[in-house]
Order: sequence, then structure tokens, then C-alpha cells
Amino acid sequence: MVTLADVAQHAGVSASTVSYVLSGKRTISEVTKQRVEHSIRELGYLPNAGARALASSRSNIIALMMPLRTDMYVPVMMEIAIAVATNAREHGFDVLMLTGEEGPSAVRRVVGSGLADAVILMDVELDDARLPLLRESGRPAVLIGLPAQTTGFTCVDLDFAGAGSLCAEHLAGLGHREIAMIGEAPAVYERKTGFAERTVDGLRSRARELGVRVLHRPCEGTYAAMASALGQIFTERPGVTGFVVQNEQAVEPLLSLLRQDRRAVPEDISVVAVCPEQVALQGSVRLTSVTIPAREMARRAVDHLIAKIEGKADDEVVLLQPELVTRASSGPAPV
Amino acid sequence: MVTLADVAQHAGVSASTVSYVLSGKRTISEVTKQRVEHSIRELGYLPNAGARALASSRSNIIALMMPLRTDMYVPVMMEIAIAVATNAREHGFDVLMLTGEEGPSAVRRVVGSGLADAVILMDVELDDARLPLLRESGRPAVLIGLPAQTTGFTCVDLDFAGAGSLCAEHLAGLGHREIAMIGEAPAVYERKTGFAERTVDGLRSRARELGVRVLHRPCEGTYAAMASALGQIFTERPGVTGFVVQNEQAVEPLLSLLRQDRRAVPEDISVVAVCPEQVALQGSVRLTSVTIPAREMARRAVDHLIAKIEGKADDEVVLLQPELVTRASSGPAPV
DNA sequence: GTGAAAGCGCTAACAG
DNA sequence: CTGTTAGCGCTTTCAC
Repeated sequence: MVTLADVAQHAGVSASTVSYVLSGKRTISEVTKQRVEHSIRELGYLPNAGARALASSRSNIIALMMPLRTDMYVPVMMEIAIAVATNAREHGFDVLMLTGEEGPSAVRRVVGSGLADAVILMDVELDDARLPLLRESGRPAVLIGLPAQTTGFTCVDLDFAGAGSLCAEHLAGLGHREIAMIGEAPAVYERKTGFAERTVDGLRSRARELGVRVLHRPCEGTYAAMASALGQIFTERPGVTGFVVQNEQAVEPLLSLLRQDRRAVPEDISVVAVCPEQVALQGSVRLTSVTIPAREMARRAVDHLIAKIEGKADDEVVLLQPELVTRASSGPAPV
Repeated sequence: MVTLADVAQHAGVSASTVSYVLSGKRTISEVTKQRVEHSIRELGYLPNAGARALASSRSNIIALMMPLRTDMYVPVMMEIAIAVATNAREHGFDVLMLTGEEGPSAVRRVVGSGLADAVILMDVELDDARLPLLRESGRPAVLIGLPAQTTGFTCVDLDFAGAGSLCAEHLAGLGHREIAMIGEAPAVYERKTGFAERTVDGLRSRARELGVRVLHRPCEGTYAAMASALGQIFTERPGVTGFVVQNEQAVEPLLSLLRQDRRAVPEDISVVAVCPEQVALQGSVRLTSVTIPAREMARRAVDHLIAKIEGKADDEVVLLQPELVTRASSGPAPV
């Protein structure tokens, strides 16, 4: 193994000089810098992570804590995780993956041991058990999601209430007077993740202003569940002509069942989804949708976290502006 | 911050004793052990990861390298990643997530710096650029997938050739004489991941033995691509009554298009999928399928890797036995 | 602009 | 069964 001392010797300088060439924390003459860098390349030197962490009290590692449940929203989670990792690397950080399995104490373990300098929490619930521990730890943290109590954290999330009102406006603008919302699985509401409720609230209140009736139905993403939900909806509200779906898994079942039901999209029924762009584009119909900007959320989260690590940022709640893109699944209400 | 020295002092023992209580590497009297453990709890001591890594040359971190491309197979990847992390924790290891973005040199960086003790590579290609670097590094490594040259590595994968022959046997047994295989997107074959070809080979050779004709078509997982592929298949081979699908994204489009085409599953057409169980269960039809055992692969990979880290395992190629589960999508060939 | 040297907190001989 | 001690490889004062 080649150490910093080896490099120093090879370059004919002191260890500290090599260290400073690496960190750039003091001015080095161009010549010695070249010599050192040459030696580094020649010897194939790589700084030892443990030694560096010990001496500097910085691991250059960010812990990314996955959702406590893994049953939902898989593609978005994956997209966020990859984007977080990619982005972190651009700042010289690596990403440690923490699953829900270990429970909230995983947070304490990784920050308490100095393994991670900071933490990103995904899929934060309204009253998340991980938050008190994180707060105590005093380490920089960014939440993806919006808990009830945000003190001490930066939060990044989509403005789901805004997304809900956008959907209401879009459908109202097309002349729909009765709409139904297909929500996430009941379990998602039960555990109070917040985003699902915020969307419904946004949708409801804007719809009320616009004189549109809304029926809300949580729904599992299976064909069976969707069939039953649809049956109920059309029985209860035969006049429904617009759907808002916030449930990746449910999108295809919905479209497929409407088709079987001889209800044409968008001629008879309009559908607006709140989902990642990929889902909106790859299905059997190109969906009018409000995009969940996974990559953008990850980027913001990482950038903010790095800024906090470097002491250059305060806590903040960042709600990304939703955008509705009109595609093939929505059109004027039938007359 | 509370250090090992603090614990030692509090417990009235030496530092090494505390260290040995923690590691269990030498026998400690029950009394001192209790005293030490009590102090540890009382002070809330957590060993410093950097110091430990430096002193022991072991980070207790496994690097998990994601696929170079992220366009495919997302749910399986996620499932493997989570299972790897969960399993690793049970052995006291954490998992560092490496994306394809950084390129093959990411491997060198993390093992060369001692950041990771070992590496798991996902979605390994036949001639994977990461392998030479890994081999040089001399660190324990497990590949998920099966490259052309396995020397120096343990490989864990499903026996995809076996999966292919199982599908052939199942359909042949039901009386089907002409079958079509819907494969992964052309890009997957182009980059030579191996598993896709192995499945086709297994299917083809067993089908030949059983006197069944096979037509193979790679296919993007979109409705448009599938519609065109189906059109071609039925034009070229009007007698096709069985489908084998190895493409998660393509499953739903296939079923949906067959339905639109008035071809009933399984009365007119039988469908067998090679996919994760979840995909087989959650679609519009419960699919007869050969399961891709993501969790099991992850478990084997981690267990083997830990054994290698501890010097208790040799390189080995582990091919998991495929199992075909009959569900609602396959039945006797029409007469 | 560069060096010397004191740790960072832990592990693992070595010694008893 | 336990203590003493010498590093592990790097960062960062302090000194010139």
C-alpha cells in the first residue's frame, strides 16, 4: 500500500506539503505542486479513507435512509437514490445506503460513529420516529418529504397541494364538473406520509372554488381493487367525467378497466396523473400529468446538505413548483 | 464525543480491555465485561468508524455497484439493493452505493482507499469493464450475473438457461407446438449482459428436443413496440399459441394487446413470464412464471462475500435453480 | 512557500 | 485474565 509518506519521499517534500497539495488549503508553488502530482500518479497513490476521517473528523459520506416501508413508489425511490448518489459524488461525497429494516436507531449509529457526516431521509412521515434522534445528533440533515415539525431540518418536497389544485384547474378548465380522485393505497394514508393528504386537500379546496365536485377514493394498485373502486365511483357519482390518479401502480389498471368498460379516454373520461414523468410516458396512453421531479428533489437535497456541512446554509423548506403537462389523456368534458 | 478511553476510565479498566470486550477477540471475565458494558451504555459510547478502520484496516463497508445503465429492470435492482443492505447489516456491514455514472474507476477508488472491504457488482455484462480493475485490486468480490471470464470472482445468478428450458417444457407439455419469445429491449442484447441470451439458448435447445418451434423477438417495453412485434409475430407464424416473456415492462402491454386482439389468455394464447414474483402477481392476469429470485441472489451474494472477507470461502459459480409456478396465464394449447 | 511534529481513536502485538 | 504501548495514515497547528 502506498501512503502519503511514500509520495512525500518520492517527490522530495514533506508529508504536510503533499497533504496541502491534495486539499488545496494553502498556496503551493507551481513546481512542487507538479512534482507532487506527478509522484501521486506514478505511485498510484490513493488517500486512506479511514485515516483521513480520523484526522479530519469528516468521512465525506452521506447516509441515505430509505423508506421504512418498501412496498410503494419503488421507481421514484430508485430514481432519487441514484440521483442522490450521482450528485453527491460531484461534491466528493459517497453515499451509504440505510434501509428501514434497522429502524430509526440506524441514524444514531452512523452519525454517532462518524461514519456519515450528514443524512438524507427519504419518504418522511408526518410524525417520523427518526426525526428526534436526528435532531439530537446535531448533524446536518435534509428530509425529502414534509413532516409536521420541521425545526432543525431542511425539507425538500414537491408542493403536492399545488399539484392538487393544478389538477382541479386543468379539469375544471376543460369543463368537467364532477371528478374522482384515485389515491394511494389506504396504508399510505394510515401512516400519514403527508403528501397524499396534501394533494387531496389542494385538489378539494381549488375544486370547491371552481364549483367542481370531488370524490376521493384511496386504492390499492391492483386490478381487483381498481375494478371495485371504479364500480363504486360510477355508482355513487354517475356523472364523473374526470379522474385524478396519485398512485403509480393504479394507472395502468385504471386505463385498462376504462377501456374494457367502453369508456374512451379522453373522449368520455379524462385522466390526470400525479406521477414521475416516465410513468406518464410509457403506459398505454400518454398521460396528462403533474410530474414528481425525483431528480430535481435529489439534486436540491444534496446541494443543500453539502452547503449545511460546510456551514453555508440555514434550514429551509423547499417546495418545488408543480407543473402540469397536457398530453393525450385529457380533453373537454363530454356534453 | 465519548471515546474508548473515556469508557475505560469510567469502568476502571484499560483501553485494550474495552476494545476486547467489544470485539470478543479474547476472553474477558464476566464481571469486567459487565462493568465495561455498563459504562458503554451509560456514556452512550459509539466506536469511531474512522479510527477503527485505520487501526484494523477494515472498514466494515461493502460497496454495491449499480448497473452501468439505469434504464431497465428497476424493481429487481431495487429489491436486490435493499436485500443486500439488509443482509449486510446482519453481518455488521454497511453498504456504500456506487452508481454507474462514475465509471469503472469507482471500483478502484473505493477499494484502493480502503473505503470498502469488498465489492458486489450488479448486472454484470459478459465482458464487463469493471472486472479487470476489480481483479487487480485483489479485494473480495461477488458478481451478480455471469461474465465470460469468472476467474477470481464468485458469481451468483439465476440459471437462466434452465429457466428457458423450463418454459419450453411447460408449454410443450401443454401441447403448444409453436411459441414466440418476447425478449428484453434490443439494447440489452447489444450490450451482452448474458442472461438474456442464456434464456433464449435454453429455451431454443429444449424446444428443439421437444419438437417445438421458437421465434425470438427482442422488444422495447412500450405499447407501440409491442404492437408492432405482435403484428410481425402473428404474420410470420400464425400458428403461435404460446408466449415466453422476459421483459418486465413488456408484460402488461402484451396482455393488454392480446385482449384488444380478442385473443383470450389462456384459452387461445398461453403466456409464461421470466420475472420477479411481484410482477407475476400484480398484473391484470396472474402469470405463470419463472421467478427471478432477487432476494435470494442478494442473500447468497452477501453471505459469500462475508465468507470471503473472512477468508472462509473460495471462488465459486452459484447458479440458482429456476422454478416455474403455474398460474392463470397458461393452459392447454387450443385444438 | 515549506517542514516538523503532535495527535485523531482505535487495534493488536507484547508482556505479565 | 488484563495492562502497556506502538503504530495505523492523515490533517493541522506551530515554527521558520
